[in-house]
Amino acid sequence: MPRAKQQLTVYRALGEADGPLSARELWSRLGGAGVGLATVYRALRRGVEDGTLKSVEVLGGGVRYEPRDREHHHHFLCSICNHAFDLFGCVEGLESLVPDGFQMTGHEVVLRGTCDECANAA
Amino acid sequence: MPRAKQQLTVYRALGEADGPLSARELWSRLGGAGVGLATVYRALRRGVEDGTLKSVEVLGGGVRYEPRDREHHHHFLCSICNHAFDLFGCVEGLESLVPDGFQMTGHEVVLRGTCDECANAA
DNA sequence: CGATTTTTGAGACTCGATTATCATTTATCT
DNA sequence: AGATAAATGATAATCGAGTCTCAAAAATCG
Repeated sequence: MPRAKQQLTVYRALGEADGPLSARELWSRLGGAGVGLATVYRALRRGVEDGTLKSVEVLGGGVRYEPRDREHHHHFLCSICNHAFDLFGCVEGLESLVPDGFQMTGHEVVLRGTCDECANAA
Repeated sequence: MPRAKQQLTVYRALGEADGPLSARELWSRLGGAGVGLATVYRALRRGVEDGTLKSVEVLGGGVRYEPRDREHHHHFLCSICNHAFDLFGCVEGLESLVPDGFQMTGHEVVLRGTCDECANAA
């Protein structure tokens, strides 16, 4: 079984992030480490395949990735820095929205607004 | 002031839809009417510019459009036919999810699952 | 009806995201 | 160390969404 040094770097970076990251975001965070964009994409793809990672879509910004072993949570998308932050907790009453005959298997909640930093910088 | 026959066709189709439509979906619905894809995009762009239409992003499936004058609502995304349906009503308790220092300006809720038709067809 | 302006549709083109290629480097195994 | 297999990075290729171009069609005006 071969090892993958750079891939671990990618996993670690995702694990330390405060929210899901896009391939590009991840890449720029690792910029200093001299990791190629192709490697980032490869690591992400494999991570999803082997179940360590999960791809999520937060409105506007394409696909982002996060470790699969996070508890159920949602995201906050800052309209200024465009970063997605993990939130804790969930909401009630979603079932009542489901139309008759429809079967709900999951849900997503995304809050929009300004994050801590951007709010202060403004 | 010039008229735009095809553009009205586009607006009408969106108004009659049971949920937001992507440019492509709209185009195929108008397929029989012999409307060009370019025209669909043009109509959508103008609609958004003049405020009649609104673009929304429902997870997975890119940008979709709906009439702006709809009341606040959310969407149900069928994982089989991949169509987005309008829902009625909203949820409570979103504010409690917002982290300290963050300012929420809006929110989106998307339910996933199987729609009426797809559930029966299965 | 003619002249003028806008709209339309088909296809070329652009742009960003993701994947494929391939020579080189890095591990693994013995 | 030497042979072999996997991983890496730079870049080319691909793919889809959306825009632009331009000649033909349709509406507007006199």
